[in-house]
Amino acid sequence: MAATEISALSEQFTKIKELELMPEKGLKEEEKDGGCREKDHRSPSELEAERTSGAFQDSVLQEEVELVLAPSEESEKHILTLQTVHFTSEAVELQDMSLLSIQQQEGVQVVVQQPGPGLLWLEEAPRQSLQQYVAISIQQELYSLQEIEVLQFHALEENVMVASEDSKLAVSLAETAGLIKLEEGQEKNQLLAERTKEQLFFVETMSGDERSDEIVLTVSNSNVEEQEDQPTAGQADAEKAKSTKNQRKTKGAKRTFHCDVCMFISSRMSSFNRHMKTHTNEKPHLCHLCLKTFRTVTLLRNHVNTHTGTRPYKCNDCNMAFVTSGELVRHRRYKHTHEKPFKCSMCKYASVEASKLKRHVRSHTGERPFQCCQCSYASRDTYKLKRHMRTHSGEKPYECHICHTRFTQSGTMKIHILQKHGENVPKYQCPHCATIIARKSDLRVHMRNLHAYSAAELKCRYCSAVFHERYALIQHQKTHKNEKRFKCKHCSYACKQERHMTAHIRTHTGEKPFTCLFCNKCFRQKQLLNAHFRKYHDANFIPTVYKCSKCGKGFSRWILWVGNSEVAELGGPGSGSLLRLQSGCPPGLHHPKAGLGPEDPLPGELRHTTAGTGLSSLLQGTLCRAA
DNA sequence: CGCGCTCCCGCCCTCTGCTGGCGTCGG
DNA sequence: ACCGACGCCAGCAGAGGGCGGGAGCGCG
Repeated sequence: MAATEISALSEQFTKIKELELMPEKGLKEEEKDGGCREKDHRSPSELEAERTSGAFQDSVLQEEVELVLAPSEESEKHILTLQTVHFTSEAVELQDMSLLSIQQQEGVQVVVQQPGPGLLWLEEAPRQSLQQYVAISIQQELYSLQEIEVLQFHALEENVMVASEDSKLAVSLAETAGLIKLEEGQEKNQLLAERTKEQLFFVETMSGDERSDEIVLTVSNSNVEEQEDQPTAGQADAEKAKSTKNQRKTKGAKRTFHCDVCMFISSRMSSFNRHMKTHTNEKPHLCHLCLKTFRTVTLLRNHVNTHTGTRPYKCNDCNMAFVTSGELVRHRRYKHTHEKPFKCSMCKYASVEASKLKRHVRSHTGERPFQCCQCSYASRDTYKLKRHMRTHSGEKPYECHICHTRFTQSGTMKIHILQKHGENVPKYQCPHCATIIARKSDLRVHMRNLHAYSAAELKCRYCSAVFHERYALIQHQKTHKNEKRFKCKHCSYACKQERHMTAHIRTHTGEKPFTCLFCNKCFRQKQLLNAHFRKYHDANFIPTVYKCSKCGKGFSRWILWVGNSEVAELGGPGSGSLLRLQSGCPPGLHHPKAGLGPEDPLPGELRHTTAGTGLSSLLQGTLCRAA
């Protein structure tokens, strides 16, 4: 990234220009990228920074914002913005100097946390002298120098990504050291670190290596390089005084290899070289079965195993087998050891995999990163979004193998098969009443509707009783059901319905409120008036005649025995449409439990009774058995 | 170089629970 | 005939388990 871009900026200098809160998008990119790789963020125009104070400031012309120094994943949301600067002619004495200034906006604390130090790429101007400078200007009130550590200088060969071990030199800046001079004799490089009272220090290179035209400056407050032979910025003054001496020891120290593209650091050249290949698209190993290419032979072999079904890693506790050892380990954690290393800090949840914890945490944060493109729904994971999209497409991928009904979700189909086609279908008994419900969720609805406590008083519609549970109220009100609650004040008559009592009272009072408009005859009930009107005053009235299928005579009323359902249909003037024959019916006539005699009707038979008879006479009337 | 391990993303599954339409029943 | 209650049922979303597989790195 930076290497190629920066190299295109000849005669420019790079400046750490500003710190800002990292934009949300930038954060996501960082997260997506693992948060451990620096990105070439183009800074927005509003990032115009304050200029460095001091002598340099006036002599430098700012050019353009070039880089954002993304901090490590664990760091705060700050970005160091690099900006290329040009020196004016006034800065003659500073010619060929690369200027770095680190500033920060007011109120924003600079945090460049470990483990990942920031990397600054500096391109030097065409070298006109042997001395190269890097100046770092720090305003003390903004950024404590103890928090800044110049960790390493890499003098890189042009366009070579891999740093030469020999060109690397570690530098540590001691707090009180006014001038730190670091040497590495073999390379004829000399680094000079100076810190002024204005928190300004220089790192001067006196390189004789003409190939070195790039400098990587690593800035960090961390002690990433804290190795046994390297001093750190936080060490005491006495130790700082020895810093030069300690640095000299780096000649024989354990050396590390820093990737110039990302934050990768390795102590082994081989690992470093292998890592650098990850920054290329080189994938030389081809799968001859699917033509997919891979970076390493191991990856190819694992991939080919997925084609061949070769699973060398077998579980000792079950018959599962896997392509890689990692899959076996994970399987064992899930199925056998139940080891869950990833624990949620907000609840007791723990998971086998980090990704599961990450997904779980979204249930705490409410984050829904997966937005539906057709509605406002957003999901916490990809699968839910995919499942949701079926509501737009109408797709029903699950089909019942018995009745071929289709379903959107497998669980719905499973319940369907269980409830509709299954044997020994489980039922759920309500713990508070005799209700049995097929589904647990419906039982929950039942409980909520009928058995939940009601703060409001539930009053009986027939009496003064009060309840706080609907079920209790309903049960209580049923006790009023067969009760002849309406009692006549004049006789022993009692009935269930008020309108019946109203009509009965008229037998005592003689009241006949329904008068025929044609003959002034009065009736106690409206239906009697209606029957009178139809019979004597309606010319279009044709009385229905029901013929008995056995004797052939016509009758105005009939009854149909419909079988063992205890229901008979009653037709004719003044009759109801349905007559429910229950325990009150005369024995031996209709009620099936009483048994059928020779004169009893058969199911489905049409019988007649005398026209004009009431219900009781109908039930007691003579019936003809149909053929 | 290969092995072992970790990390990460993706996919699919199950279990769970809520919702609303529908049919039936009873008042 | 009407209406409210309620169980049945499919639709749908939340949460989590389990596995497939690519990628990268430490280390022998």
